[in-house]
This record gives sequence, C-alpha cells and structure tokens, in this order.
Amino acid sequence: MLKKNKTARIIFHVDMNSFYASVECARDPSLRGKPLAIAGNVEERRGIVVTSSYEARAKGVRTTMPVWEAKQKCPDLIVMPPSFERYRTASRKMFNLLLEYTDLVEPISIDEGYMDITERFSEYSPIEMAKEIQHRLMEEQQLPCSIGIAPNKFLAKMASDMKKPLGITILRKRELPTKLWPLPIEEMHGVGKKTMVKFHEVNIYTIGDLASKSQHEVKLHLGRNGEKLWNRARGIDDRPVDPEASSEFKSVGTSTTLPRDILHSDNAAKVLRELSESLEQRLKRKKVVTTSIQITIRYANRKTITRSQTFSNPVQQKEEIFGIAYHLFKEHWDDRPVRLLGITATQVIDKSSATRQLDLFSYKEHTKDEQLFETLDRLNRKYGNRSIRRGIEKKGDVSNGSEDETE
DNA sequence: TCTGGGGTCCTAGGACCC
DNA sequence: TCTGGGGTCCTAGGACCC
Repeated sequence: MLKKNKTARIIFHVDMNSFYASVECARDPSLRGKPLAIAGNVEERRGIVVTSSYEARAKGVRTTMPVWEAKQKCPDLIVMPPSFERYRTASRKMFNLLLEYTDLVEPISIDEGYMDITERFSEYSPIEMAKEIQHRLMEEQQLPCSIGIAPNKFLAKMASDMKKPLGITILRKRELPTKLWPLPIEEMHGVGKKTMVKFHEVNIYTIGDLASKSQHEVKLHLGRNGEKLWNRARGIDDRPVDPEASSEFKSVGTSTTLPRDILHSDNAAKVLRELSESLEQRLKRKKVVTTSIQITIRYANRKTITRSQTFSNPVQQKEEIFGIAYHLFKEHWDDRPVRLLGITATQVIDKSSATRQLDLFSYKEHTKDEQLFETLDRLNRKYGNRSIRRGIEKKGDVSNGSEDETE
C-alpha cells in the first residue's frame, strides 16, 4: 500500500444552522426570534417539519415531526412551505464565500461542506479563518453556521455538531478520549437506528466502547461497515476533500405520498403521468437522459418495493417514461392499497455523450448489430459519462452544488 | 389520526463472458 | 466429465443522510 507521510491536514466542516429557516429569516427579518418551521404539504395531514428555528426547537419541534404534532407542542408556530429556489440561491452565495478561502471546497448538501485549508496554514491561523468565515456569513448573508476543525473529514463533521448554533470547535487527535469517546454510539455520523441496535447487542454504547474493541471482533458482527466505523472511532479517515465529488449526480427521481391510498390502476396511471412529466422537466433542466427507469411502490402498510428496467436507447420524454413506468407498475403491483408512488431515472447520462452515442447508432443501424450497440452503450456508461463530463467541467466554472442550473 | 422527498453507497445473487 | 476463478452488469433491497 502506498502511504503518503504528509503533514497533518486541516479540514473544516461548515454546517449551516437550520438553513431553510435562516434563509427565510434573512429575507423577512420580522420572522427573527420567532418559532418557525418549514414544512411540506402543510395543508395535508401528511405534512412534516423539514427544518425549524431554534425558538421552535426549544418548544420541542423536531425535524420529520408531523405538522399537527409540532403545532400541538408549539401553538404559535409559524409554518411556511419550502422555497427551494431561494435556498439554492442562498447556497450558491454561501459556497462562493467559502471558495474565497480555498479551491478545495466539497459541497456535501445544500447547506454543508468540507474545506481543506492545509495549504493556507502559513498565512492564516485556522481558528482565525473559521471566525472570519462565520462572521462574514452572518454579516453579509445573515446566515448562522457552525464550523468543526479537525485533521480529517469525520472528525471535522463530529466537531461541527458539538456546538450549535454559531459554534466553532477544534477536535485534535489527542482530544478524542475526552471529547469524542464519551458520546453515545448513535451520535456517530454513519450510525443509524439499525446499526445502533447491532452495537448494543455487543455491549457497545459509546464511541469509546467501539474504539476499545478489537477490529476483528467488530468486523465479525458488523462486516465491512463495522470496520470502517471502527477506524473512524479511532480518528482514522483518509478521505480527501474532493471538489468534484458531487459535481455529478447518479440518479434523478420524483415521488409523492398520495393524499388518499390508491386502489385502482386508473388512478395510479394518472399519478404516474404527473410524475413522468415532472421527471422529464427535471431531466431536461439537468441536461441528461436515462437508460434505466425505476418505480417505487409503497403500500399502505409502508412496505416498499422497487422495480426497474434498463434499456439501450436513452429516454427523456414523459411519454416514454410513463410507458415504462406504467408497464412496471402493472407487472408488479399486487392490488393492495398504494400510499406512495415514485419514478427514478437511474443511470443518468450527460446529453452530449448520449448524442454521440446515438450518432454512432444511426450510423450503424443498418447492420442491426445490437451487440455492438450494447457494447458502445456500456463503454459510454463506463468512460464517456464520468471522464468526459469531468474534463469539461474542470475547464469551465467551478460547480457549486448538486443543482446545475445557473441564474 | 404517525412518520416527506431528495439522494448515496453497499450487498448479494444470478446471468454471462473469458 | 468435473470443475476453475475473475470480472461486469442487472436487479432488489437495506441503511443512512439532509
């Protein structure tokens, strides 16, 4: 194994505090200091809280809580629907500010990202830089954030969580026993409900418990994921900060929880038509086509299945999407009431590379050489998609998020 | 009158090819 | 006549995250 013995890195994890709510407060200062929740489907019983202000959290409002329950806990709660366009704009501005400090910015989601500022160390003390970034985001954009500073991504992420809102936390390797290891295992990034239960079964309750086990023992119970988490618990994480990592999306999907469960395929067809239309629009905006369509059916008892189909000629039109989706639905629906329907384009490819592919196809189409086409298709997916796209993007503007539309 | 919608990554079996 | 491994693709499901 090649192991570079480079000097310790300095990684920031910048995490915006209740981002959607903060953006709304920045736009309308009269909302400041009030309990505010951003929630989808407010008018319907299935609406849930996406984000809430700290004032709302103080009254017990939590993310994913149904709106009716949030209102019970906090009767004066102000509930607003999300305005994603606004959040995307705010997100771009926020990342542009980070990019003033280094090119090594990796967006993780709309409201958080990593920075590798190792190279800036000689000019800047990390803590001073973090303070400046936090201060500027607040002054210039009215957006509060927390920043974690550590020698790798995992520790920086854990550090940014330690003080909210408006915190700055340094987490050094030698501080792991006092700052990281006492935390309950479920607070570890990457540990959800299921993994927590598995850990409890082997008497691991804190991150320190995990770190003190032997790697072999953990791997035995939790497999490769356990091995990865074991390393993280001991402060080991070599993942680089990669500005290109999220510049490309692998799938695009749309789904909807139905106001009432669906019992007849006619109604399913209606919904799938709407979803197909919405998917077509999103594929077009992102300038991609797809060679694989997957549908999601969630039954009333929340049991969820997915069924997919892959094909050689890429599609983007709603009629084609609907045709495939409805076919899959009729093939696999078992007549029970349906709560949610979704359509996802997996294996999305850049339209420019797909066009080249189609040109090759039409050139060769008289040969009816289906196998050649399949090969081209495969090669294109493997090499064309990724490398060509990256090459183009590197020459152009810095991509600043998962959405590629520009203002 | 419970639990949205957008994703990513991983695993695992079977098909198929060399 | 018995028996390979390596590799990729496809499909389905699971876990997790924001």
